[in-house]
Amino acid sequence: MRILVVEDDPSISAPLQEGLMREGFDVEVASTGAAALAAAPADLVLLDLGLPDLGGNVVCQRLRARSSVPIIVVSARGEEIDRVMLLELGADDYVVKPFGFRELVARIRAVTRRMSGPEPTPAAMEFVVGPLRIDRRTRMVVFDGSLVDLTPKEFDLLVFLASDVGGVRGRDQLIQAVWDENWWGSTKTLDVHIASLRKKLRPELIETVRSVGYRLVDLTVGDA
Amino acid sequence: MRILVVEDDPSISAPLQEGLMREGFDVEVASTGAAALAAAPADLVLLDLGLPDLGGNVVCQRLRARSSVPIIVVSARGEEIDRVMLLELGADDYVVKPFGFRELVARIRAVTRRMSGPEPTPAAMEFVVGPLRIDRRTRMVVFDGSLVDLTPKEFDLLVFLASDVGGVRGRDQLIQAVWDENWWGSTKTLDVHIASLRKKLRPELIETVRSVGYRLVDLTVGDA
DNA sequence: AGGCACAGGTAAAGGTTCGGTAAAGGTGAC
DNA sequence: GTCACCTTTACCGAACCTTTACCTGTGCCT
Repeated sequence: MRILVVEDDPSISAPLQEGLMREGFDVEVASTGAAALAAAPADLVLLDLGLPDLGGNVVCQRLRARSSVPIIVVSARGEEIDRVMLLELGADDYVVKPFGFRELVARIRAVTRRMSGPEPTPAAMEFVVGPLRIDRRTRMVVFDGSLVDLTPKEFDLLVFLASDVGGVRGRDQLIQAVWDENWWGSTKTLDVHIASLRKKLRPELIETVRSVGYRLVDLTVGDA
Repeated sequence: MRILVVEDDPSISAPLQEGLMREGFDVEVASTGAAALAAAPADLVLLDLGLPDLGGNVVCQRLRARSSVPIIVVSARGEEIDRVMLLELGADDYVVKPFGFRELVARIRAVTRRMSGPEPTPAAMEFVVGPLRIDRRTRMVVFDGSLVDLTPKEFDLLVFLASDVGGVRGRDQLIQAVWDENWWGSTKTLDVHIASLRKKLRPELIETVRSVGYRLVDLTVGDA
């Protein structure tokens, strides 16, 4: 998820960038309207209306003219913005400076959710691998016909493994997928969680690929 | 437009049938509860609560359990009926014997209009999940046959949970759905409301999914 | 063969985080 | 003012995660 932050004041854009990155976004900063228009396409644009070169509203309209990226407009207190103006600009939402960071993140998520269509079931929600059924919607796992109670980490791990049955997922890959991106704990932790998964399901289900990672085995045929 | 008249007294059902047919309805008569439940599906049911075999209320609930036909309940003078009872039964309207024929027809038309017409929201106005019935129009909730008094926040929460039974709703998601989008209070508030919902309904109804959110459980089957 | 280093398995022991709950304070409606 | 509702706070217990320590198995080197 790439966010383009268009903001000329570094004292705002710098912490913003850092914070958003910590939230898991990929962030690029443009400090002028021209730079913004020249930047690589993003998944969402955060646009300050008060820019040094082009007016923010012009940038907004040009961006909108060539793509349908969600745009959140940032305005200084006092600059009035109403729903009509938002529409004219083609923006999707706005925040007023100074804004709380949590508010901003929530709006970003709200907008992107609104964009990506009606929520609940995109169908790739359920994996079935032999006697194993994983439902991402309900976060429930059934193995051999009985419900298995997994902790969050276990569940996430399993889902990631199940997303490529038979394929090997590297240890680093697993850690990146399940843990916070900048988590530097002992790599042992992974083993422990794999162990408890094996215990709760069946040891053979998760195969170790030495010095690489793990693989989820398809035990469809009852060859035990 | 087929109407099923459930009435054991022929001196009432006969003229009723004739009159309704003259009004352009297709009418079928059932004189017992069992017959009513066995009858072909209708577009509207006119149900006398005083039946020889099953109690009218049982018939009503069973009908409702398997379809969303509009139901108009007929009660003898003296049997008290109020809006709460209507809801508990799952009925849409009622008339008291002896009723004027013109009044009855008017109510039939009113109910069917309400059902099919461009009333506020098309479907999902009412959720039924096992012993739980949620009516968004009246904002009333019936659980196990009795009316439950919920505060606004509790109701909204429940509705959002009920909109995806079995699915997990994230804490953020719940907060966004129920609270104003720029409300940034302690996330604890959510727990408190969940707690009071659990207390008013049944603790098992709302399940915690640790570090993710909550889930509304379908306790249709009495599997203890 | 024996020794060694490395990768992973496993159990148990902290430590932390998360959610439950009661109670108190705040706020708006009537 | 009173009442219902919402929000916050504080504290608790349990679930969960992480680390530690020790062990096994494998492959490589001498």
